[in-house]
Amino acid sequence: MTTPFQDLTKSQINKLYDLLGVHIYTFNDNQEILPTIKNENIIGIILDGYAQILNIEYNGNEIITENLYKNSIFGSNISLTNSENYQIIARQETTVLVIDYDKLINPKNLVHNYFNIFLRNLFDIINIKFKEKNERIKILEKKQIRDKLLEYFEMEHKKSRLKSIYIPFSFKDLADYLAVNRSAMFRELKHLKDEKFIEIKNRRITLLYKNL
Amino acid sequence: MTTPFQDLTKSQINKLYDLLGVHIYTFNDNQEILPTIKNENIIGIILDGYAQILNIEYNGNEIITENLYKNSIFGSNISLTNSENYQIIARQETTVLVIDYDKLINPKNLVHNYFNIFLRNLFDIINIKFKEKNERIKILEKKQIRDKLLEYFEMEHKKSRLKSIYIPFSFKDLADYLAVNRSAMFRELKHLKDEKFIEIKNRRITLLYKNL
DNA sequence: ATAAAAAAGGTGCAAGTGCAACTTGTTAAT
DNA sequence: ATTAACAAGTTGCACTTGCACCTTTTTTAT
Repeated sequence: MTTPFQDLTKSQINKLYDLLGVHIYTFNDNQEILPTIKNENIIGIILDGYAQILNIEYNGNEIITENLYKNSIFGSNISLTNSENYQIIARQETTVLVIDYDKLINPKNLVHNYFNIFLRNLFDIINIKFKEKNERIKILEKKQIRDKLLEYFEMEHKKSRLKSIYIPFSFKDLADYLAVNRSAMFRELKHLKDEKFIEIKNRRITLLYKNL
Repeated sequence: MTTPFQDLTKSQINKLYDLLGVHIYTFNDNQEILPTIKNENIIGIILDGYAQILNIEYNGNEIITENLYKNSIFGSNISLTNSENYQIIARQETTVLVIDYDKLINPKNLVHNYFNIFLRNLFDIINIKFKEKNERIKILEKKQIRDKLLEYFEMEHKKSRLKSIYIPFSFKDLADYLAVNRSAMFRELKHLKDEKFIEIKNRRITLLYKNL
């Protein structure tokens, strides 16, 4: 798992900070990170702490778009779109490093080895995020809750090669991830259970149709 | 709009080809590109032509995941997930450049300026793709067809600042993009029309609730 | 230890959607 | 010019889902 400053020495990181003119901010629990930082085109890196990207709908509803842990990157070109109302909120005391995106793609900076290492790290991190987004899309494209669940199970199964999968968050969060109503999802899980497709024990789901 | 070889001279591109040990393949119309190229971890760039990424479902259904035009990039870490059955099919005579992903993130290559320019270009391209994926997710997260449509309109409106938006593909493709049933989408468009929210003329939709 | 809050689990019902099966209109092919 | 193929547009119906509103269980805070 690549991290932003992997393969860089302390002194290289300092040089990088100078080159990119980075800013480091610290936020308290529940404090707003963005759009406090007003820059249009930035990349942020969570140096420490935990934050969330929230989408604010026209009716005031807030949707958790992404969880930002240590070493996560975010920004106007990465996790956000031009056209949305969003908020990034610290969920602990959180330290954030902010970089101007234009400096990141500035050819002049490409002469510095430490810059290039950093760029390569970010490239790799974004690729991983990209993969995650594609997985989610593949699930959301399914029209029925049953198909979304089965697609999710299938993906997790292919990752672990186990016929038993562990849900790393609450069922409420799973419903949000699948973008379905929570109780409708429960109903469908019950159906799958009744039809002997799956077994559920707490957050562990065993796929009975897999024989490994 | 960044392209993969932007800011590189012909001779630099040749050096890059040598460094990365690239392979160039040409495919005929309707010929399979991937998984013909068997490598696990590659990045492909469409040098010329047009291709599509198709997802193959367990029931044999094929979903168009992405359109690949000239200068599009794709690959196991970019447009595809580990866990899916996919096919990439040329829709014209198509020339593809294939790079080993491991070479792309190999620190040794970072000493070459032309390599770094290339990496920066790819970084920028992926960021743009990432944004597109996030937009799509934001739409797919909406539970109702009406909300998906309105979200789509809103996004297109914010991009163009016009109260009239032009759908750049067929209504059938729009339904696929929103991941809803085509006729159910038509029904909802009719409702929006009847309620004087929108006007539809061919592929042009005018948002009557916007006053600009 | 107790209270409060959150998550899990469930159900009836109305509304929304997918699907099939049309018709009509448009585009492409011979 | 005529046919064939495809996109647009429509409708009835069955099924799924969201929603509101419960109860029970688990977790968290005091």
